[in-house]
Amino acid sequence: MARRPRNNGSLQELADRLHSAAIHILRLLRGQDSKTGIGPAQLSALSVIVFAGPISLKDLAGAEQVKAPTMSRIVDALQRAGLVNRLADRQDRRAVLIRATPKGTALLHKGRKRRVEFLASYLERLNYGELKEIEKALKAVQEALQRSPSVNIDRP
Amino acid sequence: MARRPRNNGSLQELADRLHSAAIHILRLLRGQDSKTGIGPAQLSALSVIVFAGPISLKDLAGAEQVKAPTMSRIVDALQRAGLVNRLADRQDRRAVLIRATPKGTALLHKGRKRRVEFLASYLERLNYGELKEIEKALKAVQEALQRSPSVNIDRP
DNA sequence: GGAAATAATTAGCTTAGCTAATTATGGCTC
DNA sequence: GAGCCATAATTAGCTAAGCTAATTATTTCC
Repeated sequence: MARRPRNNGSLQELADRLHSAAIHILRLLRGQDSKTGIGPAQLSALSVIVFAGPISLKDLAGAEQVKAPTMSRIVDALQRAGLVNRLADRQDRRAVLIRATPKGTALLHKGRKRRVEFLASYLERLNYGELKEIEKALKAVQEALQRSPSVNIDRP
Repeated sequence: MARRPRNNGSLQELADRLHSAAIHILRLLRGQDSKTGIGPAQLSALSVIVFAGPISLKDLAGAEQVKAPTMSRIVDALQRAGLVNRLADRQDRRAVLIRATPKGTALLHKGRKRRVEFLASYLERLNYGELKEIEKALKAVQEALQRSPSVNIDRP
């Protein structure tokens, strides 16, 4: 562990600025999501389902930090829209697995592409050195956040 | 504008990773907000009100990317909780200004401090060089996002 | 001065958060 | 093996928060 000349005030200031940047980025990208035709909660849940593969309702609720009844409802809506299916879990008949349909998967990938392209259009104005710095910083941030690698899924 | 050896695919990949990092950070910090006692939409609106000072309902709705009736309701709830006041706007009698109470301001600052301290606790595991890289990258990101400096307020 | 535009609010609907209650299944102890 | 407790999902009821439509009051423009 390297020596750290930064005092706690500066570390907090850096945390503050990182926090602000994250908010700013996501606020910027939020506008792109209306084109998916589903709301934030459904899109977020769909993202987990697509990236994690079939997942129990319980685990999905946990990943989204909501209770099971809430997630049951969100899944209802996704199912009605033809974006996910509910499957019986052979290992545990109390459980149900939620799986994305091809339609759901396509919708999610399209939405994500839209966000990424939009953000890239902002990053384009930076030079090579700046982009390189962002790349390095992202590695550091990823490392810092790796306290619990159990759920490593990003969502919109 | 410096020469840029990065092709569009790599720029998109960087955007994708920046996007993911932003999501990851905010998802991490979200858990701290329940201690404020108000929900995400109210906390976000309160943050704008506190940092921007008294603001019209219309502008607040715009800043939060919701319609006026929605924001009217959110402000109703904040007012009931004693966190904001509605004032007549002397310049335009159609308008109403929303101002944070001392109680609202205190709640917001406490919540923000909680988030920042939590994030700082993760950043603590990084060394000086890594922190410096994050600092530089944040400058670059800030520059990239500065297309519309009109609303430069960060919210939870 | 009058018509059109604008700001805020209310009503009605849907989505999404919670807790409480219920039903079926799984695990553990005797 | 039986019974009890824990667990997973769903439903019901409530509140919060998103939208559109409608209304009222004020401002702006011709």
